[in-house]
Formats: sequence, structure tokens, C-alpha cells
Amino acid sequence: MDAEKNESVNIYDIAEMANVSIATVSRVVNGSDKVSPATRRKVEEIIKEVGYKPNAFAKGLGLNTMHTVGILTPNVADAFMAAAVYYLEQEMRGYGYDCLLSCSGFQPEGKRNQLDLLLSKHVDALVLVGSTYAGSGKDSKETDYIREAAKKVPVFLINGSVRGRNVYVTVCDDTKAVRSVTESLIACGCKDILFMTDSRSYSANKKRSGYEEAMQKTGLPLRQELIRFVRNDIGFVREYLHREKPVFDAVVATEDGIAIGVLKYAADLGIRVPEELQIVGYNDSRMALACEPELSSIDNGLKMMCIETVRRLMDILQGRRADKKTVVPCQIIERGTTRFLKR
Amino acid sequence: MDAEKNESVNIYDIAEMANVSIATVSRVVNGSDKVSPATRRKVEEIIKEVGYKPNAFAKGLGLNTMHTVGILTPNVADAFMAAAVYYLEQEMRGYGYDCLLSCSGFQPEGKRNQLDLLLSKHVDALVLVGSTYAGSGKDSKETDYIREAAKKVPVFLINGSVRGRNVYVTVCDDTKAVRSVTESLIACGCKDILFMTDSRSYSANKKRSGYEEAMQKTGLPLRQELIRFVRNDIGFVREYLHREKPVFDAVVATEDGIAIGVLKYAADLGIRVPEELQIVGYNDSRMALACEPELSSIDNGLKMMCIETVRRLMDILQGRRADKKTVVPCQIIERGTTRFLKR
DNA sequence: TTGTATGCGTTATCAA
DNA sequence: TTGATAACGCATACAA
Repeated sequence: MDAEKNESVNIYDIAEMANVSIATVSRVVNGSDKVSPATRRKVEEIIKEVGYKPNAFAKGLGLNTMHTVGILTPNVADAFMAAAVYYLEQEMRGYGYDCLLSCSGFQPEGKRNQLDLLLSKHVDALVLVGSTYAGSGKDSKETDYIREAAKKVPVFLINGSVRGRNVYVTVCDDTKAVRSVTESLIACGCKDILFMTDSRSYSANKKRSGYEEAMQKTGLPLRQELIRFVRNDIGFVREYLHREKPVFDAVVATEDGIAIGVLKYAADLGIRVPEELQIVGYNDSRMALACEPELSSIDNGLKMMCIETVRRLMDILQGRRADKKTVVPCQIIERGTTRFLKR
Repeated sequence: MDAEKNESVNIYDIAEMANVSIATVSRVVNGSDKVSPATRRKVEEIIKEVGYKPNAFAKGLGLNTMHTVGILTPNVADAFMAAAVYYLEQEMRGYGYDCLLSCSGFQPEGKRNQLDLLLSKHVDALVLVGSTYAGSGKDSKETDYIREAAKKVPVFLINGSVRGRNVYVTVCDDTKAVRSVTESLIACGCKDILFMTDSRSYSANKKRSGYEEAMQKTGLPLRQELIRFVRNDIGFVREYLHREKPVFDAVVATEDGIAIGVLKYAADLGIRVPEELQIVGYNDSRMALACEPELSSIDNGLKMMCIETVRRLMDILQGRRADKKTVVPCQIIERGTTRFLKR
């Protein structure tokens, strides 16, 4: 009816209207059992009537928490990051936590600044999405700022690994997935398998390891000219290949965009996919269904990573213990650009 | 060197160390000019040394603001929404504001709940992204909850229109864009132009109006069987067309995903695009570059909408006036699925 | 079961 | 130019 006049109604007002003390009102609001049913009903009624909502700042000041966790991502416009934020937000909300979102970009300075900013708002925990936060190594100076932040609140990394007290990581088994598809390609008779990536991040390195392991395992020589660094941009990759003219009969790409660039290039030259050229992308984005033929892609289990992260985050926040590192499996989605099964 | 021991150092500690009162420290922190240069230097030095950061809750309690604006979106996993959040976050940060993100889903109950939640955290303003928040009409009961929220903080809508005190809207000229492409198709000689949409939202209705206006303007009959409601899903659309077998020589779709479904269908039947069939998508997503031929699409000027929204939001927050409604133009991106120019 | 009093860390209003 | 002190709204230890 009239739940609108709660502009500045506070606990004192409610107390007065109900002829009780603010302590009692507080108890009712926080569901304490130390209050008689009669009193409770009376207070609850008035609260509902005037639409009283406790002031979050005052609450935060005393309790030093606002049930908010900070999410840091280099760029939410990226489909992968966006999906991660979506899953995280959903999960958190289920536990009654809100999300403070911040985009840091890929520069160290931005990362540090945004992290500090989030911290200054007293988030209860931090979730860092994306392998960019892991730096290139594991214990290098690059990631000191993360350990620094972990002194104040637990820090959770998704798709990146950093060691430190109070920092928890969730990753997927990129190495295994890439090794597996590479081996499948080799089994199909592919000789010149191009590995194309746009990054030297932690996860990109894991993928590359998978490629190299497959080569070694099957006794093939590891040729440097088969490893190419490009931009995750369909047009760029297409032109790059026209310019460089590498010899290859298969491609493992670390991004769907790269893979589709290859597909476009093949179409330009009339190379038949998958008969003459097999292509595997990464992340299983919507683009994988848009191209022709549809792109085989590796699903990195993002949703599971997010769910797993939040689950452990809540464990920590509620004083329980949690694994410091969790690995979730990737899934290989075979579509029209490969023929692993139909050899 | 050692900016880490700021765990619980407060304004009193600083005051004591500097032999001044907390009032003076506060003045220094907030850049008041009523403080002598000597005192200022001394205090600033100590603040830097111990890494003092004012407590955001206490500040919020006094000032009743934490320089945070709430962003509500039905689903950040959607590329369009994600991009919007990205642009908004970037812009806000430029003004020193942070973003509290919330995903409400498409159900009325979720919308109301998340809005209340955001409000309870004392955001300084709200930005609602997506036409779902505008309901289907303009002043209907559906949108009362928005006007309700607007009693507390200014509410900004992106891609949706709602009337009310303290609510501001930014939209793009969907009607004009769709009318324009439809007219172009008619000028190309298309007779059976399918309009395919996945929604009856405010913006979907605007697009439909554009289609209908073009028909009327050129004297063509408005045939109901040419307006189709489908899901924004490539596979769904493809099968839908195989099943329904409508007769058409052009398609205007309200989502790129729908348009690509049509493209796939055409490929199945060997229909040549754009010679025998022209297709226009919407939102100019990355998928538009992934398909073959590349999809002509309407760019709804999202970035400009976001920038424009934040600009006016800051005007309002700083006590200035701002336009209640801003319309930004769409842009038609012509690629391989149309031949407007080469008639 | 209920009430009183205090602390949480700021900002702002007065006096000095 | 400074300092003392009162809000701000809530939770809670302690008293009753």
C-alpha cells in the first residue's frame, strides 16, 4: 500500500512507535530468539508498515562488512569474462552476497589501482577473473600485489594460478585438453599442426604445454615455426595467413576468434574443412555456431569453475576450510571442423 | 616500502601521531584550504607513511553516499548487456564512481528484488540496462517499481523508455534504422520481407514499427504472416524455417543470432546470399564477422548511449539539470548479406 | 525478556 | 587556523 515513506526512518523511530528499545528492534530484525512472540509480532508489523530498512552503512561500520565481494576482470565486454561475471553473480546472490564489479584493463597499474579501490570499500573477498592476473610465472614479483591484498581478505583466482597465504585458485585442465585434441589430430594423420595463440598468459602457457606434450609423446619434432602469436581478431588472422603462407594441415587455436580467422582463410583458398584442414577453437563461444562449418571448440568449464569458486569462497567466509587449488576438466565439443571420430 | 600496516589505523591514530586533532586530519584528507601548509605537510607525511585509508563505511554513514551507482541488467552473459556494463563501468570510473552490479533476470519479481537490494546499499543512482525494464507500454503498472525507486535516487534507463519524475532515458532510434533498411530492401526489389524477432519488449516494438512504417510509406500491404516470433538461437531459427517454409526474399532480424539462423537455412537449401536472399541482423556482434558471408547488421550505438547516460548522470549527481530523454542514432553496417549499394 | 550505554570512524558545527 | 564534540544508525555487552 504505502511502503515508500522509509526515506529516513531509523531504528529509533521503530522503537518509539512500538514502545520498545532499539535493542529489541535490532533483535527482531536480526532474528534473535531472545524476544517474546508478542513483541516480535508488534515490531514486525510496524516495520512492514513503514517499510523500514536498516542502514547498510551503519551496519557495515559496526560489523565491518557489507556482504559484498569484489569482482575484478580486465574487461567485461569479453564474452568469456562476461559469462564468468554472470555465473559468479548468480551464485553469490544465492548466498546473500552482492558483487562490486571493477574492470582493471591489462596494465599492472590498473590492476593495482582497482584492487585497492575494491579493498577500500571493504569487500569481504575478492574474485579475480582471467589469467592475466596470474602474470606469466608463478611466484614472480608480478603477483605480489595479489598476496598483498590477500593479507586483508581472501582472494580467489579463476583461470589463473598464484601461490600465497589466503589466495585460492580455480583452474581448468587446459594442458590436458589441448594435449588430447592435438593427439587426436595426429591420430587423424595431421603432420603440420599449427598452434595459434594471442597471449603469453598463464593459461595460454598451459595450452601450449599441452600442444608440446602431445608432440613429444607421439615422437614428433617440436618445430618453432608451427607456434604463432596473433591477435584474437578474425580479420587479422585471415590476413596474417595470407601474408605468411605457412604450411599446415591442422590448427589448434587458443581463442574461437582465431580459429574462425583460419576458417575464413581456408574458404578464401578453397581449402576444404575438415577434409584437408582441421581446426579447433577455444571457449565454445556463440561464434562457434555462427560459422560454416560449425567450429569444434574446447569448453573450459567456466560455469563449473565459477560455481566451485563461490562454494569455497563461502566456506572461507563462514570460517570453514577450503582447498587452495581446484582443477575442473575441460570438455571437447566436436563439430564440423574436425573429424576425430570418423576416421 | 611498507604501505601495508593500515589494517585498523584510523583518523585518531593519525591525529595522535601528528599532534593535531582529528578535525585537522579530516581537513587534510578532504583537501580543505583551512589548514596551514606546515600542518598539512606533516599530516600528509604520516598518512603516507602508515598508509592510512579513511573507512568507507564511516564516511558513508555520515555523508550517506559511497560514490557507487547500481547497474541492473537482466543478464550480463548476453554480449550486448556485457558491453553496456563495460562502457558504463569505464565511464563511471572516470568520474570516481564505482559500480554495484546486479542481474535481475527477466521476471518482475527478480527485477523488484534486485532493485530494492541495490537501493538498500545506498547507491547514488541506478542504471537499468535493457528494454526489458520498460515493460511493453509506456505508463503501465508494469513500470511502477521504477518510479518508486526514482523517489529515492535518480534512475537512468538504457534502451528503454519510462516516464516519471527523476527517471531519465537514453534510447537509440531503432524505428528509423529498421525503416531505413526495410526501405533499402524494397528499393532492391524485395517483395516478401520477413521481420523476425524474439521479443515484444519496448525496443522490439520500436523495430517493428520501423518495419511497418516502411511498408506503409512504400504502399506495400502489411502481411501478418511476414512477422515471425522466434527464439534468438541459430539452431532454433534454422529448424523453424525448415518446418514453416515461409516464402521470402529478405529478412530483417532483431538479433544477429536470428539472422545467422536464416543464413544457415539458406545454405542448407542452396539459396544464394545476397543474390536471392538478403539478410540484416541487429547489434553488430562478433558473430556478424564469423559467418559467411559476413552479416550486415544494425549497430545500435550502445557505446554512445552509455557515454551519454553517464554524462547526464553526473550532471544530476552534481546538482545540474539534464535532459530527460536522449536519442542516439543507429548505424547500418553493410556487409555481405545485403546489396543496398550495388543495385 | 527487555533496556541502557557504548563503540564503530567519519564529517560538520561551533568555539576558541 | 585549530580543536572539542555532536551527529550518523546500528549491534551488542552488560544490567535489570
